[in-house]
Amino acid sequence: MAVRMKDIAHDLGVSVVTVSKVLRNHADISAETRDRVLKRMKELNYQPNLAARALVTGKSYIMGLVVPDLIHPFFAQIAKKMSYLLRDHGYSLVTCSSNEEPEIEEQEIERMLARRVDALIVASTQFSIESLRAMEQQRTPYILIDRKFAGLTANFVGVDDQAVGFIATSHLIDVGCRTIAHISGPEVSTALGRLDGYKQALAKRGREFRPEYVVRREHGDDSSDISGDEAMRRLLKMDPRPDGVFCYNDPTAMGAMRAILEAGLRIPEDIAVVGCGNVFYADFLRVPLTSVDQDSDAIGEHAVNLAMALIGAKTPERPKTILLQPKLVVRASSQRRI
Amino acid sequence: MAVRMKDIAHDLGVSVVTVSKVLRNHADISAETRDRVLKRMKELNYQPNLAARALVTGKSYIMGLVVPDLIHPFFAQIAKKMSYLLRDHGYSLVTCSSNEEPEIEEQEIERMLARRVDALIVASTQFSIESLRAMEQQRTPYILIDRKFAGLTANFVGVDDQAVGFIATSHLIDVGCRTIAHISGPEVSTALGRLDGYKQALAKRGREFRPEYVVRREHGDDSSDISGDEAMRRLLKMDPRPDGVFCYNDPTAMGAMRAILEAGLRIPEDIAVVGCGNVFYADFLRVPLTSVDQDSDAIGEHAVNLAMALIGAKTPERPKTILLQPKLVVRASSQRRI
DNA sequence: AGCATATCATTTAACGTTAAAGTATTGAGC
DNA sequence: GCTCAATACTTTAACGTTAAATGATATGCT
Repeated sequence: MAVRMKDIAHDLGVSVVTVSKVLRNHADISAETRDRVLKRMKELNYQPNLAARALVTGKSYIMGLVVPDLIHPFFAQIAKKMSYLLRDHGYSLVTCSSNEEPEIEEQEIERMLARRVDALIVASTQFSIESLRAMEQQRTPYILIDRKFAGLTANFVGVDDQAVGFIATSHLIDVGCRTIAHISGPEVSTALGRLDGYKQALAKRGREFRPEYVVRREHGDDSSDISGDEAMRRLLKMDPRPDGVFCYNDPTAMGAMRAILEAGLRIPEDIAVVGCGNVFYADFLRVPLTSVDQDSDAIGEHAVNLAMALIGAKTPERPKTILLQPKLVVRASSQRRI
Repeated sequence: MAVRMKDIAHDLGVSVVTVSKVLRNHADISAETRDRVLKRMKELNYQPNLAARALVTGKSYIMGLVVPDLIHPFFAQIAKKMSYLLRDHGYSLVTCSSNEEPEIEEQEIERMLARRVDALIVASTQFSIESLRAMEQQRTPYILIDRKFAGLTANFVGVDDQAVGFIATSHLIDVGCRTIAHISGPEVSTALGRLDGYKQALAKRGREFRPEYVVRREHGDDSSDISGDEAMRRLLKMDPRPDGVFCYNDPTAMGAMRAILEAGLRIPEDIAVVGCGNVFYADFLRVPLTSVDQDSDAIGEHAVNLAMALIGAKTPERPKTILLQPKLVVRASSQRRI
């Protein structure tokens, strides 16, 4: 069906290799032949078969991206940015939403490896590093984003999660909160890092860390708003009631805000709220949400650049860690007169 | 680097084809040989090279998806649902965000065709059907989603946009709005269809259609909120001022709501607002937004099923159109006491 | 015994491309 | 006139897999 080099070669009475060389701008082709080939290519709208090329060159020009949830703006933005940047490198992006399920993630990584992607970018939902084994074994370069594994030296691009927790909590202290709660996320490095930052901020400002004011959400990222709501309801029953909450991410914060408002309390007067992710609609929420920005674009860009470097390297490089510094975007949900 | 059939065949002293047959569950292999091969495959963690297989079978088991904006929850949801469903068919999804640029879209479609994707799903930003030519020529099955082209009989899956405009506008009439404006979108079928439905609803209820109350946004989907804001500012200057607005999509409605609130007016008392898309955070907005739901999941599901049917068909089928009926989700932004 | 059939495996060729090596032809240099 | 080099191609082989044809051996039937 599709046009092949063979067709063009046959039409012009040259060899297939000559056609191939024209396509790849080899030097040893006369101007005349080159023009004839190019002309015929255009006429037939020839497109090289990338699968065949991949087979012989060993490069697929495909990059894989596995994220827990494609709808989450944080990951969607990374995917968009990557797709944009990869275009100029001649790459395509194979995407997969693992829905926070380790099994799906593992299965999908294996499929991408079977496709011989040139590199893999993974925001893992795994608790163990078991699924990374396959990538190591195939010696396919891979980069972890957002979530890392303790004690594992792999390429990593993400924000400094301790800093996230630290600046969010420090801000709540700055605006005068006395009892600051934290709604934490699932058992992954991001949640643990932010919790750590929360503790550090409390310690630095001479506040006592009280474990009962840290609530762990039940669900994964999928329905963060619901679990944020539930977690907040529990916090509202505490005595003393917290007057500030740092939430694992923005959807969680949205759920928490709903719980607060439905309890007849005011934001930020009664309880100040800070989220993380800085979703683009944070400004449009019932109470515009103060949030820690993670700069998805920068993560996507660093990931692509690092991946390109890894692909280009002749020998395996030492794993690199790129830690981005988050910044706070203050909105109404935490602006109170002190 | 990677393990090949050749390695396994050599290890066991059988031919490569025997290994291949075991992999594909061919009948003419003895139980003993089968077990030996499977055992060795497991030991070496063998993964078949899908590029090589694609070359010889002519099926890549890759599906392409091109959308204007991956961050837009409507498209992100479709991508997620598709990625989920395709997994069970053994397919991978190659995604691309065209950023509403026809050139990128065309370029990316060509690249996907070069990869010999088995089918393409496209939410086109094109004004002409020029870029579809390549797909027709390669006889690669393709399905348009969301946006279609007048006078073109291609496979299509999307909501009935006239119905979208009709039920949104009828609802505004129902809640007592006298002067209903419409903020329209870019020059694509979705915007035109919704505008049409808006007109039909007005006509049916004996209202006069006044072109000056229809404002076309400047930007593409990329910064809908900003253009919604700008469009609304213009509408606020009109006399009489509209007391109801139907917005092309939810981000546009969010921008419009901001403009209304900043002008010191109330929603819905002074102006009722209806959007389209029913983004999951509609409920969390400053004023919870009434919106027409387009059911991304259903679109993704129908697209995958149709694509599978097209791939499986021996002869090209007659193009099919699947029109989904939208439904209104009423929230505070349009709930007024009549 | 003779022949057909079933079972299990092998050989050959192909998919569309590229890498590497080889072969004419031309022209320059001395 | 011979060598050497440069130019412009072609030939051969390979990438890892599958489709189709073929071969070998054992089994059953008359």
